[in-house]
Parts: sequence; structure tokens; C-alpha cells
Amino acid sequence: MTKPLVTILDDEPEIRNMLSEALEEAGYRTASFARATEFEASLKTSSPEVCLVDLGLPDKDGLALVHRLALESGASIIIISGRAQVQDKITGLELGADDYIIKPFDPSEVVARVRARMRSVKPVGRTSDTAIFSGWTANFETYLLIDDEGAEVPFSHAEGEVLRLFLNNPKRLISRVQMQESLGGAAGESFDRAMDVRISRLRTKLREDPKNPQLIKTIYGAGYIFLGDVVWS
Amino acid sequence: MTKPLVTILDDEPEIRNMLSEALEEAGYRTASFARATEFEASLKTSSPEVCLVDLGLPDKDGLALVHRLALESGASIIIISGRAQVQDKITGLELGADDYIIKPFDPSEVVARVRARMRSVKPVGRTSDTAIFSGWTANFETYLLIDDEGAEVPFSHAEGEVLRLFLNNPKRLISRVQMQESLGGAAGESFDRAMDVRISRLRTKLREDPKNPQLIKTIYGAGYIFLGDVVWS
DNA sequence: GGAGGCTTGTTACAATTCGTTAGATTCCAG
DNA sequence: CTGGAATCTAACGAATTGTAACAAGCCTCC
Repeated sequence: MTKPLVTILDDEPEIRNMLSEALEEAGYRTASFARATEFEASLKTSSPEVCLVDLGLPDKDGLALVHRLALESGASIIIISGRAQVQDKITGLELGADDYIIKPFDPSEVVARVRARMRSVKPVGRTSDTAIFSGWTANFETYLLIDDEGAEVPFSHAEGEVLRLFLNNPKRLISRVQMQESLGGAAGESFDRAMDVRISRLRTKLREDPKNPQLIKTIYGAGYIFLGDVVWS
Repeated sequence: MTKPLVTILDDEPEIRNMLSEALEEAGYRTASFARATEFEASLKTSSPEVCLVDLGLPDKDGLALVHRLALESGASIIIISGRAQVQDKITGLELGADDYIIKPFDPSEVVARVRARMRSVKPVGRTSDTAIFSGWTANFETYLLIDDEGAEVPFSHAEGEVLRLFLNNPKRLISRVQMQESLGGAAGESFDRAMDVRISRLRTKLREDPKNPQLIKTIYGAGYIFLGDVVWS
């Protein structure tokens, strides 16, 4: 089995070294980047399980990067930051980070937290733009679904969020709670029917038979499960 | 929709109050416990999304509890502890906790970290997906029963639970109590007729002759037994 | 500005699931 | 056989989910 990959994004060389050393010691593959642009380029070709991201980057807003990563990739995100204010932590976590570690840190704690993320991590997850599944090709750049005969069906941003969540977590039960939290929204509000409607609309576009959906199954009282073999490319 | 449930296990009343208040404000349901035994009892009847566990408990070893929780429940576990040593954190995370927060803490950070846990999709126990028995193929991914002529009969989640229990324990007596326990319901209530109904519905789908069931036999006064040679694949 | 189109949340009601109830049926001891 | 307990299942209803229809917000193009 190939070792799981952890990417490190930090502009300080010592920190990159310290982290990659500790993580490789612990049995992970690592890839380090000093700049956000290089890091983002790497996501086109590799899909890390966990990303360690320093917020104080020279060339880009770290929080925006975190947000995009959280929505589009299946990777777990751990923020590493010198800012220890509660509000900073909350903002980071709210934007989709899975954990927030304050500098200075002990490398072994980072390893332990990375390992904790690995346990619940989504196995696939790419930041790439197209996914192929069950006779469909979804393109998240053009927001088009293309069937096996080449017919194009456009989908909206909201539908895309749901679709991407499914495509990043195929054949897994996704509870409504997780879905709402992942797609940004407070818990337990009357908002909840919006979720159903999004799914209903997505089902229509995927030409699901309402009585007998093949791709998006409802598990009464539990959530949804996306069947279909997904290949990102 | 039912709000997601967060349980709080801490022996200090002020902390319980502070946390439950903040979490309910954020739209979650909470249940608080001062003792591990009460907490464990509650798990029989409810399944929280996230558990906040204080390690310094009077009546039980917190770390052992965390470990058991991590293995046996599907909940995410966040340790709350006064011990700030790196080694303590590592031990806690290694035993299966998903996060580790040090006292004193800001309630809103706890809320943010709870929300982060809600988002992550926990992998389910990867039991296999299809079983073949007595002319039927049960597919737990698609929730379909397929007979030897290829005809499809969908089954529901509740029916699937019963069916899976039978298929995992063929040719073995399963008492009513065992069945309820493993299907999560509280035992011994007058509610137990639900079990019968589930089985009745399952029998209908398996086209059992009510007078003379071949697959699901009732043992009067004892329970049920599933006959049939099961092959999982 | 405003008309028209698109997106998306909200509402209302329909459909489905599944526990509960209640009577019918079956089982077995006496 | 008979009575009482255990089990079966039709039918009802509460909770959950599906979706059509409406409305609000935001574009773009005149």
C-alpha cells in the first residue's frame, strides 16, 4: 500500500523540515511548499489526505485558500498559525479547517493530530475539475454534466456543492447533519429543507427515477448514500 | 429535522452548564452527565454525533472510556482536560479521540471544534455489501433483494438491519432481546412489537409463506432462527 | 431603470417509512 | 379441548423525506 500523503505549506524552511521529518518518521509521505501557488499547482496531480497550512503566507490569503480547499478537496485541513486568539481559531475552523494548531508546537503533537485526521479521512478527494461516474462526466470548471452521448446538462453552484460532496465520498453514508455542516449552515435550523430541495434538483438533472434512484439513495432517518464508481481526472 | 446531539461528560457543574448553553445556542441538542456510568447507560438509547469527555472523572478512567467509545461508537470524541502536557494530548489522540481541548477554554472555540467534527464523514465499518442465500442476492449498497430470475425487490433501512443480523448469524437462534439490543432499541419495553412487524415485512418481501416460513422460523417463546446458506461476497 | 432569466431558499402539501395499536391467530400447558 | 400467553399482521398515525410552486435576490441586456 502506498503511504498516505501529507502536504505542508509554510514559508519558514525550519518548520517545513521539522514537520516533514516528524511525519516521515511516523510513516507518511510528505510534500512541502513555501508558496500557495506552488501548493495549488500540486493539487492538480496529487491528492493529499491531510494538508498542513500556515496562515501567514507571503503570496496569498491563507483563509481563502483554506475555504477553497475545504469545499473542493476531500483532504482534511489543519491550520498552523502563530495567531492564538480565540476568534482566529473560530474563523479558521468555521471556514472548513478540521483542526487549528498554535505555534510554537511540538512536532509529535502535530503527528498525533494528523493521525487523528487520517482515521476519519475521506479516501478520495481531488481538487481536479472533472469526475467520471456511471455514464456521466461532471466538470466543475464549466459547471456541466455530460452524459455518455455527449449531451450537456448545466448545474448550478449549489447543486455542484452537493455533487462534489457525493463524489468525494462515494458509497458512504452521509448524514443530513454532515451534509449541512459541510455545505456551510448552522445546525438544526428550519433551513434544513433546502438540503432536500438541492438533492431533489440534482436528482432531476442526473435523470434519476424518483421511485427508484440508482445514484443517490435515501436512507430513511439516517442520510444519503451516493452509489457509483467515481474516477477523478 | 432533529438537531444533532452532543453529549457532555464532566464532573464540574459549571462547565457542563457553560458548554450546554453555548452548544444549544449554536443549534445542537445536548445531554450532560457527571459520571461515566450514567453516560454509558445513555449510549444504550441514544447515539450522539459528538461526545465531549473530561478526563478527570471520579468514577472511572477517562482514557479507557475514550478508547472504548472510539472503537464501539460512531461518535466523534473531543477530550477536554486540564492536563496540557504534549504527552497527554498524544495519548488521548492515539486512543481514538478526534480532538483535545485544554482547560480553561473559550466556549465558542469548543462550539467551532464541535462543528468541525460534525462535518467530517466517519467511515462506517466496511462490512461486505452483498450476500447470497437461498435463491436471493441481498445488496446492502443498493438496498435491493434480487431473486434468481433477476427481479428486484427494494428493502428499507429498518428491514435491512434485521436482514443483516440474520445473514450474519445464520442457523443460529436469535432471541428477541438480542435482536433489539443489536438493532439499537431500548430493551424490554412494550415497544417490542416493532420487531415483529419488521420481521413480518421482511418475510413478505422474501415471499415467505406465512403458514410455513422456510427462511425465517419463529421459535415460540425463544426467538427466531434464519435458515439458509449464506455466502458473503 | 426595468424586464426577463437564473439561482436558490421557503412553503405547502404529497409520499414514504416505520413504530404503535388492536384484534386475529397460533402455540402449548393443563 | 381450553385459556392464556406469544406472535402475526392490517391499519393507523407521527415523523421523515420528496417536490411543485412561489418568492426573493441577483444577473444581464436593452
